[in-house]
Amino acid sequence: MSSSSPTGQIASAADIKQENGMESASEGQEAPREVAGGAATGLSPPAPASFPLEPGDAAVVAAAARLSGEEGAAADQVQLHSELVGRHHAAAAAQTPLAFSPDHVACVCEALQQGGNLDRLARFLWSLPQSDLLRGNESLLKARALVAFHQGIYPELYSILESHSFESANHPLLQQLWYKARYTEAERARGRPLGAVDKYRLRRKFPLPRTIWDGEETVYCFKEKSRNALKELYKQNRYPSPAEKRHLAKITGLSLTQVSNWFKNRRQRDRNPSETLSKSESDGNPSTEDESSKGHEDLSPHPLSASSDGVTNLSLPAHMEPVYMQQIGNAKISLSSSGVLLNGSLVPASTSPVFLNGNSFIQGPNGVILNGLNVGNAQSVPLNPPKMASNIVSNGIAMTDILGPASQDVKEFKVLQGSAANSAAATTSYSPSAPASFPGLIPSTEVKREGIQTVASQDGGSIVTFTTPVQLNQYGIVQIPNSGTQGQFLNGNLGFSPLQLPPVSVASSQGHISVSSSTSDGSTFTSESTTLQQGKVFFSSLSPNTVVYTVPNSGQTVGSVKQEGLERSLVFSQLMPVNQSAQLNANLSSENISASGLHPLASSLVNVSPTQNFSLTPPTLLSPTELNADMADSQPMSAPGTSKSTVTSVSSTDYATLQNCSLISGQDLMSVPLTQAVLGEIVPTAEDQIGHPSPAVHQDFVRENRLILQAVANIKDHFLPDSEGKAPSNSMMLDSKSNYVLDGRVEAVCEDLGTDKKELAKLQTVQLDEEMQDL
DNA sequence: CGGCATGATTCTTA
DNA sequence: TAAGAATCATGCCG
Repeated sequence: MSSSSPTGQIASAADIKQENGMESASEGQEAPREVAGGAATGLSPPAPASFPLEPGDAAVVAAAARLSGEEGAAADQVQLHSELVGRHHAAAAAQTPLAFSPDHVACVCEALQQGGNLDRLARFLWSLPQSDLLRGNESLLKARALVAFHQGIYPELYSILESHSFESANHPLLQQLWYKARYTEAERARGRPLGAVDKYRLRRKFPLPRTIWDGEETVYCFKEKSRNALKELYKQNRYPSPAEKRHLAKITGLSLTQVSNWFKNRRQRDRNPSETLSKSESDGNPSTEDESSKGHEDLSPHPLSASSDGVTNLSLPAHMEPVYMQQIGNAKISLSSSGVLLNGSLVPASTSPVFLNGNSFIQGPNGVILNGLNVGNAQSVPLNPPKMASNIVSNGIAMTDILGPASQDVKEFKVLQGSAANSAAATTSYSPSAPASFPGLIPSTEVKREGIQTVASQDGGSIVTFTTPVQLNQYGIVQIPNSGTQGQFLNGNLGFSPLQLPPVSVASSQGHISVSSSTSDGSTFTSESTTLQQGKVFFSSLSPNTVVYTVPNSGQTVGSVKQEGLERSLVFSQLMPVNQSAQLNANLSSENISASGLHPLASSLVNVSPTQNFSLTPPTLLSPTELNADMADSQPMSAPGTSKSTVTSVSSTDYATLQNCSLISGQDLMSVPLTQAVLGEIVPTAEDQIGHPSPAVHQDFVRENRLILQAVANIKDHFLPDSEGKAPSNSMMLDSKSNYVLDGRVEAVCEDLGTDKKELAKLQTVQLDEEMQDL
């Protein structure tokens, strides 16, 4: 999985795709993200406004999902699709110009590619009409290239590759096609297998065309840019925290394993300079020097909390208000109302708390929570009155995304980083030596302003105001007193990072909790009007981009949502305890998920998988009005056997992921239009969701994103562990690779939280955007 | 072809 | 579970 050997054999398109895409997505792309365990449907970018599936979309998606599952089934589906397409074109000729859009055909192509059935793909392409609309479609071109390669028609392959500038997401695949074709040609000419050197020479002789290569130099499998980013972080911290590694992996396009290996190798080779004395470390990488110059503590692993950091620059305005700060970790710390814990040091505090933790920076005139996990070692986020004067809760990650690239903002950000030492900083034990910015981790181009606007647009009371002392329990959990304060949790990746806000009495008898998250692209959803009678709010996160929040209700219902910000996608997984009360029991039959109706959304969360019988419904069966209606009104639709407030998510055993992507990636299993219905049910519990049955979902979110129920193989790796491998009762197979099942019982998250302290300790960032009035 | 650089893997240890 | 140590496999280059 982590092999990056470029010399792998090209067995099939699926193989290639898997090798390239699984963990090494190109950075900064809108490329479809592939998620482990998911199937690849690879819709080419759909029209932004096409969230309500167009006629045929569902069928195609379902077919693609199906196709990517079992190959046997794929064949049938392909056949069916070919007929379908043909039929549709025939009808189109008589009626509309082209009701079956190129995207649909492209989707089928992608599905066939994923299935590795190039013969069928070739036939499919062959049967397509030479429509101009279809001709320029990238997926089709890619398919043609694959077919050309498969059939050994290399000149045509080269021609295709050179004639069209492909999306970077397709580069890895096409690059391998290019090279492999060259190798094969040479092998045929020479009559013997090529050695590594031969291949190397061929690569030099036939460099990749820029149409399938971004020009980024790749040495030893790693791009120079990636290596630089690694070096940058290494310079500052030889032992990055898992969160940092994840972020690094994300921005470099490398896998987490690769990042870890890199650091491991790096440390080892720095440790034994004798072996690599003549090392080209003279390339300017002062890692070795850093090592010697670093304090001893820097040379030892930092467990989670110390992550990287230690270096947090604080830049607080003069009128800074009391601040609560805490270093990450499991520290059993109790904060009193009159104290501020800043990286281990207590400083006086007063009423308007500010949380600072880890490498995060928090500050705000009226209460700002900033938390920046992944931004690197030295991170300080200045909150200047004009910009974030009030009520902002954000985290570092978000900040990188939120703080507008508006060079202005970025500049300000960095500048203030440099000027780290202010009152607050002076009173703390933070090391002010922190380097300013971490360019590699904060690409200004990725920074977006929308997020901040969203956040800043909130007004009213302090975002987070805890009049009563905040306490940390023995698990390092922050307990927020119930005494009502008016607080708004705003966020776009907000986080009580290492802090967790667990079984606390946050919500009062009646609270409105809306949760929204801003993705890097500014997409936002908000589920509002959630009334919690007696809520306990868990805010924690697993990773910088991961959020887990649970909103237990009277101890009966617990929901947790995981959000993974993948470049341009969100992943939500939700857990609901279905044990005793069994009030959350999604019983979604395959029919419900059939492409035609998409009704299953009536029940909050659904899990879908290719193995499920997604009926490949002909377009005629897909009533546009019906589909659109699903989107139009947010009223939850009832699905057989499901209750309105049902939330079910399951992974290979218990959990599932609900993913929202702006693009349907190659592995998206199914796209469901009922965003509102789904999201709306994330927070509320069955009984308390009264009067607000249809939480509003941010229109942008709805419009620009597709909600995708996606099975993720290793959810447990990112989520609470499944302590007791359960046998699903109402099991619903969701994926050919991962058995996602609907389990009748899901252990209460509270219990999980209680028993999985270690996991809790990893929770770091919470993404909340919303108001909690009347707490 | 050989040497070095570098990523990946395996095993051990804490 | 992650780090360290040793080692392997491969890329790169003279």
